[in-house]
Amino acid sequence: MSSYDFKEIEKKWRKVWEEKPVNADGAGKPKFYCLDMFPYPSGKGLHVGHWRGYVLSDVLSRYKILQGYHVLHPMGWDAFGLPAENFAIKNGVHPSDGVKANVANIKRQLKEISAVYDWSREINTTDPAYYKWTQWIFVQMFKKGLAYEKEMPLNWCPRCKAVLANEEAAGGVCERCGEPVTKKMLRQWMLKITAYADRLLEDLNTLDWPEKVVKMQTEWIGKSFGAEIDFKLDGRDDALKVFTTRPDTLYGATFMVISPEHSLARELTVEENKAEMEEYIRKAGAKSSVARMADKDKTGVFTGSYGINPLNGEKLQVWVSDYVLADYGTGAIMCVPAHDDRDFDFATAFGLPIVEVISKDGTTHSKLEKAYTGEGTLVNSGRFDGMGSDEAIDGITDFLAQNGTGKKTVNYKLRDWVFSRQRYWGEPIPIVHCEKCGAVAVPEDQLPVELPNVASYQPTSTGESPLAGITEWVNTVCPQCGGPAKRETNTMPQWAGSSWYFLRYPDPNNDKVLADPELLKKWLPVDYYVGGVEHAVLHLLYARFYTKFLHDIGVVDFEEPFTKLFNQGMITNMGRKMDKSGGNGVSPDDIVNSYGCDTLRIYELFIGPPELDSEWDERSIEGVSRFLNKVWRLVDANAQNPAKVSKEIERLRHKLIHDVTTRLNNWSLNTVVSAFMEYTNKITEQAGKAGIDKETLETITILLAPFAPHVAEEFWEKLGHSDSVFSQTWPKADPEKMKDDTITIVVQIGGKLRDTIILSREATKEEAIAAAKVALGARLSGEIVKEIYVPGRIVNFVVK
RNA sequence: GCCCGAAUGGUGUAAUGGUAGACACAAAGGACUUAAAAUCCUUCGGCUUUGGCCGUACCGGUUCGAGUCCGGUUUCGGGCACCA
Repeated sequence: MSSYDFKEIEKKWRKVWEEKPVNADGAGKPKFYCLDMFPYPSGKGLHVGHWRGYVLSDVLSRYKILQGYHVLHPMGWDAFGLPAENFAIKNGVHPSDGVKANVANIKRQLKEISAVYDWSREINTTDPAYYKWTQWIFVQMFKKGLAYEKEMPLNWCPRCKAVLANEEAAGGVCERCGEPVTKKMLRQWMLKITAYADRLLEDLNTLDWPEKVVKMQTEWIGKSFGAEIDFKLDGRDDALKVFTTRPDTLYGATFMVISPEHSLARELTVEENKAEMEEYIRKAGAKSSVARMADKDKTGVFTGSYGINPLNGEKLQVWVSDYVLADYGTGAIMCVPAHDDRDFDFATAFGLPIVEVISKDGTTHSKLEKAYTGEGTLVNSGRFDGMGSDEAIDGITDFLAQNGTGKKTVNYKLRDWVFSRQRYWGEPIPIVHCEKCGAVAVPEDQLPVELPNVASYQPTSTGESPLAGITEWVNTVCPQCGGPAKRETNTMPQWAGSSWYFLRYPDPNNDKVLADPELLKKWLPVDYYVGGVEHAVLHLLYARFYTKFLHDIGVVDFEEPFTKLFNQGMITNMGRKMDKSGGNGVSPDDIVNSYGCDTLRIYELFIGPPELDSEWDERSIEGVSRFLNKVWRLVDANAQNPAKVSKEIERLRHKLIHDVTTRLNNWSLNTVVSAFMEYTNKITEQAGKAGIDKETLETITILLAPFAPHVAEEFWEKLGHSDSVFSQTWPKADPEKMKDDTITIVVQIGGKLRDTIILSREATKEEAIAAAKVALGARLSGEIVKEIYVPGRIVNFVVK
């Protein structure tokens, strides 16, 4: 036989599993919640790179089932948001129809993987019965004051015609399309994620997550300690407030800079500088974020006003420059050119004084070539001279506090979350605007606020939602006073539905509560979460925020949703990330058709370490296919008349169990496959001599089940069983039975390999050394300084 | 600029500080076959006087022994970046 009939077998077992799920009985078992990041049902379908994560989580799920766990392994659709809307616009269909078609296609593809997904728990974020609860959470946040409206300059993507959250505009380009982001003033709904900044930061310690992701979230939250200092404005009653992390450098402040968006920028500008200032502020506003960031050359305009250093009373020029960010700290800084690179550049460009106040070694320098940004000893700092930076930070801050001109403070890079989108395809924000009562939440018994059907759902270029055009939907009554009112026409961002979906799977059809508290208690938190690293600060930060909020209002009893996170590596093709639109996507459909699901599953593991990127190589699949066929022939030839167990095969069996189990536990899945190949090759060789026993065949079958579930079930049946292989228990290796009768010992001189000797397992150190000397004979000359013996491995002679 | 990965045969890669290249792919040769497919066997880092010598990006160090640990350098990939 050339090859087993994988099409027949895979079809057969899929049908059996559908009728009798292998994971149905959970009575008395510990739980294991294994979750994939649910996919966006894009029109492009899945490629083999998507398969990787799904195969990894399924191998783990099936392994846990065999270890006696009741496993929750669900799947659903994150279907609101821009891509679905853009797909619909491009193809001239309604977004809901586009989503329906894409879901059907991807679901078909996902079924090809034969994962143990419980499709009875399938969820879809665009289902009103689901987004009822997305809206409900928003209402709870609104009631707690965490959702608020604000007119503010927002990240605006001219191509998507959409407002973007800071997370979506990272690097100054649109997260979706790469277009440079500009600013636009609009009224927006905001979520006060900053209220949770400290908890989001601190609880990162409790998570078993990749270090990289923890670091990225830490940097995104960006907590820094420092001081807020008031610089009285010369000739005015008010003061300019600045934030600094280095109050120890206060004596070195030689000028000040405020951002072009600062509320005092115009006010402080003296008459003769006004024209130039207006022009500068206008230009800064028009510059895209990218341009503003990319251009490191310092520009600026002097206001003509002065601030007064609270420590030494010196008058400092106040400038306006776009290198100061409006929304970090106070939007104003004190400038210490001697000890800050940017201030140094600015001072150099405009000929402003540079005064050294921190010295590495206590000596002063007449001229600095560049800023010294490290800590050191204070100089030119009056009575603080000679203090170390740390001491001076406290000393100067305390002094300012006593004078009422400064205080210790903490700053975060994290901003509140811009939560509204002026697009059609999202959850309507459940708010009604009443002239008398203001913004009023839609009562919970009126949720969901369903997304109305609309003829034209294309984005408007004015920045208004297409929903604003449906007057019969917009006009409503105020739930509070009964007077005329208008519905909020903005919708929620794509992340809204995905920020809590993992809570819904345990109880996907509940229409009374978000999910039954008992079921939440049983399944959550998620034990193992598998997905791409691209969500490090978007979805994963939002989901943690939502979970903490729901904890605070008593919906869940835990603070962190995902105990363990695993980021699978990308699959690249021709060195680039696999992408259908990039022309290098490989469809799993074709591979499944020509090699079968089991082969592709194993190849996805064999391709490389799961956490690293791996290059797709179609030809290498052949090796996996040969391996499965070889095992097939072994089982097929011996299932009917197994032989009596041989010592050698028993030994190989235990080694196989040991290697597969330890490597699986280390998540070294590529080497699990190697171990399988290595030992089944050896076992097949032995079986060719004297046959193979039934227990070994059964062991191979159970071990293989998480990886190649169809052939494993088929083997199990061939071996005379009528139940599922997944009702079996994962085998245990017996260390005693793994041991060989003989050991091979490497003989070295000075650490270099000279010979190998074979000894009995019980050989002593003396016997090993003696045997090594015999083996070396005349090659061992000179005085032996040292004899090193590593039991069972090495004899090494150090000679002079 | 800062942070984090990575660098091993023609290719993907493997090696608790202990025989570098397991397991595969590709290639070459052979067996079986009328033939092909499938399968099986052999070779497969370099040099070589066939005894060995060299070899894990580069330079040094620790060690009886280093792909692995330490210090420095280079290249590639990723993330962050005017955050005061």
